[in-house]
This record gives sequence, structure tokens and C-alpha cells, in this order.
Amino acid sequence: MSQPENPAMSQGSDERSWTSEEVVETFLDFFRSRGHREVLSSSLVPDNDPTVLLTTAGVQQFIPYMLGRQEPPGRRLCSIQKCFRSTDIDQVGDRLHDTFFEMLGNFSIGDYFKERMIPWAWELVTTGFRIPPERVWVTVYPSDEDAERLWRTVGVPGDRVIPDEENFWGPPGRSGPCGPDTELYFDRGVAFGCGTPSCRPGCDCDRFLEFWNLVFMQDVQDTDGTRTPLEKPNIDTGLGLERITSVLQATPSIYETDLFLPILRRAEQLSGARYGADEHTDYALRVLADHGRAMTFLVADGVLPSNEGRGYVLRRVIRRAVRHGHRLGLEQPFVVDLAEAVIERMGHRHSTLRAVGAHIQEIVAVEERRFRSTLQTGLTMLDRWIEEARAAGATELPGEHVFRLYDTYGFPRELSEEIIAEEGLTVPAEEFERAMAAQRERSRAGARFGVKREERAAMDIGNCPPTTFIGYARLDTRTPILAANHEKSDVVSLHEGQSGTIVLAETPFYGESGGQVGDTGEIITPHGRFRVEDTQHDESGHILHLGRLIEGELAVGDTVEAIVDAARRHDIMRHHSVTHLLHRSLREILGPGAVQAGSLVAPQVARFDFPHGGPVPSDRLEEVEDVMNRQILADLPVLVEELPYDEATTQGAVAFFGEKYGSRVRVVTMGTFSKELCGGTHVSRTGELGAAYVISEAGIGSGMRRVEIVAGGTAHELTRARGRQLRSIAERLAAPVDHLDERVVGLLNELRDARRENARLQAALAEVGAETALQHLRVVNGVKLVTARGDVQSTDALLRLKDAVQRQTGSGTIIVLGAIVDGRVHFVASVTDDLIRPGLDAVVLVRQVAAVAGGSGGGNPQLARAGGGDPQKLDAAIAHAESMVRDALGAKG
RNA sequence: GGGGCAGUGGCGCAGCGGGAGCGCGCUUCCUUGGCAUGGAAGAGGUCAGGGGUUCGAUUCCCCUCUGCUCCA
Repeated sequence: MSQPENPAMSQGSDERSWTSEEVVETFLDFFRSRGHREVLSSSLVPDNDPTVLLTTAGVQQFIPYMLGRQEPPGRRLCSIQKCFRSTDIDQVGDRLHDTFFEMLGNFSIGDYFKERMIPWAWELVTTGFRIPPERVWVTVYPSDEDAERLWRTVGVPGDRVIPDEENFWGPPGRSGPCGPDTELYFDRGVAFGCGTPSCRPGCDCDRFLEFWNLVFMQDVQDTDGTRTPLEKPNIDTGLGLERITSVLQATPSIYETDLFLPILRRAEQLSGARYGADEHTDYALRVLADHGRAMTFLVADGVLPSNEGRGYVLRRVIRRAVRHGHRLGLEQPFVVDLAEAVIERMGHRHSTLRAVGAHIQEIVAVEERRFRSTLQTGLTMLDRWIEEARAAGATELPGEHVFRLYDTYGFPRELSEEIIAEEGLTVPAEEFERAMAAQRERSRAGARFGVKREERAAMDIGNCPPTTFIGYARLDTRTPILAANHEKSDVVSLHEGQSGTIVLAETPFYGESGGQVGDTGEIITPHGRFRVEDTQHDESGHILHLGRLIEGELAVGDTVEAIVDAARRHDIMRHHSVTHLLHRSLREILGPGAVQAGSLVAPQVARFDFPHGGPVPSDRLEEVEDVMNRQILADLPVLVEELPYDEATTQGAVAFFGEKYGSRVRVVTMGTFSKELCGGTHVSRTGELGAAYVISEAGIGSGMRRVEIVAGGTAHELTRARGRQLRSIAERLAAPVDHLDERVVGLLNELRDARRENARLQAALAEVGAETALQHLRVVNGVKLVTARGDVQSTDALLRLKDAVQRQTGSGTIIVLGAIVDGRVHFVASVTDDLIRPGLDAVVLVRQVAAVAGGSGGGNPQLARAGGGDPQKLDAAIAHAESMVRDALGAKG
């Protein structure tokens, strides 16, 4: 690229080139020296909001602070946040789009505001990054006069401050904090522009690059849309690392910065393609560069390929990479090398990449292998269709075919179209879209919605303070009712028989979380009893008791007795503790890849999902059981402690995804065997589990297995039930339980032998039967006719009887045989090829014969079978057969 | 969570309302000094499991299980 595009160069004041590391340090130094505390990037998997798929902005982890729900570690914060935006995933490959990126951000939690922020931003940009001031433009929200004034004050000329309606940062959901924002643009020069007089920031052309967004969070929006000013407004900014680096390194796009280039170079090396030589290969190389980073960071944060949620995002990223690698001619697996390049380039700032590098490479390699095999099956299908189309002289291939390939076999659409185009054929695009729309419609029509969550969300209990959970230590308490809800609206009282939701000041009831189901129990009011059928959390820290008033009255303000069903809770606690033992045992037996991907902890059973390539053989499951039960017999103490998050993870606790990332976390330790972050409830010694059994192991999706285990009372009931079943079987087979195995093997052998013997006897009987049947042989007009009743036990034997007769008579034969099998009439008719003519074949014969006995049948002209009807009429039907054939032959004369 | 596809000898697959097939592999024999190859004969299947429709189901319908896949 030519010199003048480098702002530094063109300025002539500073000719050194920036590295992205220097960009990061300059940013952090700037804000640290202004009282900001650096907070580590949170995981790409958001841990404080289950409704968000992946972390998309730096502010995400600070929202609880801004809403005043949690105490921030400081009022001035800054971070380099890993972000992932999946909405543009299909556009990645052009110069603009990417999925994974890093966001430099500074945040004010009710501390400084615009008056400070705008001058700082200007200072950092012009003095810190030394971007020539005349190349910076800004946009502001039209009514935000403060921002406009502040920009002018720092020295931005009025004609470079552009009002823009778009500059408003809405609340993340229906309600929440929001406010105007102001955006900084870098003017890359007229050479990049569209040349129109109206070209300015926000234009679709490449001239103006937005690189920094400053959000002034000053209002709170209600569910009905009204905004009220925040008492203490916040600042949230996002400066895209890739973009600012691209500006400072004067590259045509983010892909030529030192953040992407080493990865892009590796892709070049692997494929032999050269970046810059051809727009098509450039596109593919950029896909590899972005997706290489994306998949590496996703896996590092615990995401695994699957068919849903973030796992699906990861799967698509890896598959797109493979697909574009394929376009570059990469026939051999390569994503492992891509991951390696990313780890090499980024491991120094992201040490976890190095720590789990081997794991990352294994995961992506497996996914690549899987996808390559689906590519293979798709290719063979496509070849066949193309051949068929050619043979039929068609110029296009039905869109349904391509859709089917995509929907059913996961074969990429563009690849289909590419190959078809190479063969000189086309696919009508609208046909594909139509099929896709129809599929969506079917999908939607079949979907049902969960009612429980909707009801819960409708409850307006925002004014209550968060509920205090006391259920770790106690299972009952006295406490006031703070709010009640009935059929989606708040009420002050509930009447007998009404269902509703109740919020207490404090509660021993555990709200469903971390896989552990909610508690049940009772809330005893001064005048009534409320049956708690389930307990849930809402997003604002309340614990909701869902149930029904089974007796008397209940009013908000009542002081009540809240009593958890203790026996059920103890069953749940046992199953939660055994889940930890299982987790650790699985890792011991199957390897470190067996990390928790989901779990259900219920009173009757615990269910545990984890990634694993295929079925776990039963002997391995037994080993897992052995390990678990050894820990139970060792009666390990279960220690629960609250620790600062950092301390807990450095101690080696296994951190799941979705754990609370507050200042303090609960760590559950079982002897030296297991240590996990966990908010659930546990027994105090592993001996309380009694025993643990794996009761099932199954696949729940590709690469994902589910194990169900039971402990405590359920385990005891299970062994008892199994014992009963065994004894019952032993009794039936008249063998001691210890010898059941041999007995069954013996019986199966006997059965097999008996079947064979039976087949032999049937064959022999057919020969004998044939002799008898042949006594009925007649010759009519030169045709050999056999109509007879056979003495056989099965339709199969009747058929063999016919074969035996046929062998004796040869060609020119018509045979009609009938028999009674299991109380029903069956017929078989055969006509040799030389006799078949219109009006005379086996089907016609057998239908008419069976009709006499009230049945019907069919087959082919040579051989037909029929059945059903009245056994009494068998002889009459056979007699009819003979006269029928005589008529048929006689008519022909 | 909702859709689609598949489950047939050890492996890869065909068949798709009327007697379970093909290729590779396996066993035995022949050809050869031996191997590769070639030739011949043969063993091996509750057509995933359970219901239903039908005179008759591997085949059609429903459910379950298993695997693959798309969508949210």
C-alpha cells in the first residue's frame, strides 16, 4: 500500500510502527495512570447472564455493577475483553467482518462522566496514539448537546462533529440502562472513499472507519419504554483492538495487522496460496485467519462443538474453516496447524491458550475429521445427481436436492452450488429458499413454548431486595412474605386453591441452579398453608417459590414458617455430591476431556453430560463406579468454603461455565479427590452416599454422552429391584442365580439347534407331502395340474411343499395347494412361465381360490399366495381351483 | 426444544408389500515350488426393538433406542 495512507508517515512526526502489544499497553497505561483498575477479560461464555450466547462487549461483565446489584472492585475500571459476534459469521471473509475480536474499554461506575471522558478520549487518540487530529471525525446523538460542546472545546471543528440518530445505546432487553453515545471515526483518505459530496462518517464506503464508541449510560428504561435519568450515570467505551491497530499500522484492513498476519501466513504456507494474488483465495485466507482465532478462543473458554447454542456456533466456525481450506486445495487436515499458529501468536497475552493448547487441538481435529466425512458422503450424492441430470439432458439440478444435502447431511450449500456450476449446471436459488422456509415453518409449527419462565418474567418484584439464601445450613426459618403473584400479576393476598409465586425475605429453599432442581416444601402462614412445588431464581437475585395455597389465606407481610421437604432435599444433596465424584472419576478413567457439559441433579437420579467420542464400554463404566465407590467407602469429608475467585482457581478448583463470577465463590472439596466451584448443596461426608451406580450411558448428540447415576436410597431401591428381577428369572428358568448365564447360553443353543432341526424336518416332510400331493396330478389339455391339500404347520412349509412338487413335474405345471396354519387358511399357487398368459397366472388363480374361503391374496404371475377366511371351506376352495383351471384351459381350446 | 435422514451377514452397501441379496472379508478345496492372483464350494442374518395396517411387512404407519444433520 502507498505511503500517504499511514497517518504517522503522512504526519511525518513519528515514523515508528506500532505493534498491537504497544497499542494495548498504551491504552492500559493511559487509563491506569488515571485511576482505573484493570480487570481481566471475562470468559467468552457469559457467566452472569444465561440469556446471552457469547460475550459481545466489554461492558457485559460490568452490568451488575452498573445496576447496583453487585459491588464493583472499583469505580474506574478498564479491560481488554475477548468478544465474539456470531451474527455476521456468514459474511466473514470480506475485509470488514470478523467474529472474534478484542475490545479495549474503560468504564466509569457512577464516577466520572462526559466532561472527563471526551477530553481523555481526544488526548489518548491524538497524543497517546498520535493520530493526526485532522483525520478524526466524531458522531454524536442529535440531542446530546453536551457531547457536541465538549468535542468543540477539545478542538474538533464543527464540520467534523456529525449528528447521527443511530448513536443511542439501547437497553440490552426490554428494560435497563441506556443512553446516547458518541463515536470516533478515522478518515482513511479520499482515496478510500466513494467520492460523493455527502460522504462522511456512517457512509457505506471504506473512507471512514469507526474505531471507538463512547456510551453515556444516563437513563434507565422501564418495561413500558419511559426513561428516567440515572442518579449516577456511567461510562462504557469500546475501542476495537483490531481496528485501532489497523489504523496505526496503516493496513488496508484488519487482516494485515500483526494480530492476523502470522495466522494468515500460516494459512498461506499450508495451502501454498499467496495473499494478495487473487480475491477468491484472499477471501478464503481471511476466513481461515478469523475462524482460526475464533475456534481457538471458543474451545479455550470451554465451548465444544455441538448442535445447539454456542457449541453450534463453534461447529459452524470450524466447518467454514475446513470448507474454505478445501477451496484452497487443502486436502489434508489442517485446522490443528491453524490453532497452533493462533496459540503461538496470542499465547503470551492469553496464557490459557498455552495451558489448554493440546485440548484445543484435539477438539478441532475431531470436528474437522467428522466434517470431512460428511463432505465425502455429500460429494458422492452430488456426483450421482449430476450424472442423472446429464443423462436426462437437464441443465439444472432441483433446489430441493441441494437443500436436502444441506439440511439432512450438513453439506454446505455454497459448495454444492460451486460443484454444480463447475459441471456447467445451475440450481434455481428460489427453490432452495423455498425449501428452507418450509423447513423453518415446520420447525416453528412443532415448537411449544415453556409457560413457567414466561409467568416468572411477568412478575414485577423489582422493588424487593434480593432474597437471602440460608438453605446451606438450615431447612426451615421464620421470615416475612415480601411479594406474591397470581396469574402474572402482583397481588397482596392469595386465597385457598389459588396457584401463585411468593418471594420471602430469606429462604431455606434452593432455587434451581447449576443443574440442581429447586426445592419443594411448605410455607405455613398464620392462616394457611402454601405448598411449594418448585423454586426458581429470577434475574434480579430473588428466589421465587412457585406453588399453590392449599389451605386458608396468605397475605404479603405475613410472617411465615418456610419448611423445605427435608427427605427430598437430602436425596438431592446426595445426588449432587455423587455428581462431583462422578465428574472426577470420569476424568480419571476417560481422560481430561470428560468435562462437565451439563447436569441435572434430582432426588431420584443425577444426570451428567460430557463430551466423548463414542459409547463408553461397560467395563470402563464399571471402573468409574469403582472409583466413585472407593471414595464413598473412604468417607471423605466434604468441605465447603468461600474464597476469592482468583484464589479458588489457582488452587486448582475445576471451574464450570456458568458459575458466578462474583468476588467470592463457593468451593466444594471432597478430601483430596475433588475440588469444584459449586453453588449447590452437599452432604457433609461422602459416606452418606451409601453407594453409587451408573444406571445408563447414552449418546445425546454427536460427541456428547450422558451418564445417569443413582446414590443413597435410590441406589438401594435399584439393587433391590434388580435382585428381585434376577430371582424371578432364576425361578422361571429353574436355575440358581449364579448359573443363570450358562443356563441362558444353553437355552439359546438349544433354541438354535431346534430351529435348524425343524427346518430339516420341514424339508423332509415337504418331500413326503409332495408324494401325496402328486397323487392328485392330472393332465388337462397337456397341462400338468396339481391341486391338493397339504398337511403342513407353516406357510413356509407350504411353499417348500410346492417346490418339492414342482421339482417332480417340471415345466407346463400349475399347482394350487392349500393348508390350515394356526387355524387360518393359506394357499399358494404357481404357474410355470410357459403357461402364463392373460387371464391365467398365479395371482388370478390364488385370488379366486381364496375368495371361495373368504380371503384374498397376491404375488407375481409365477407364484402367488393368499390366506384368511373360513377353514371349513378349504376343500371346497381346492375343488374350485381345479374346475377353474379346467375352464381357463378349456376356453382356450 | 422442533424438523429431516439412516439402522439389512464381520465391514461397506443394494432391495422396499409376496421365497433375504451384492462387494470385500472368513472357511475349505483346486491352480502354484512359495506368494500375489485366478477358479470352485461353503459358513454366517429374530432385515435395531416393540406395536399397528394387511391374506401377507425387511418393505407402509406409530412409538422407543442408536447414529448423522439442519434450525432456534
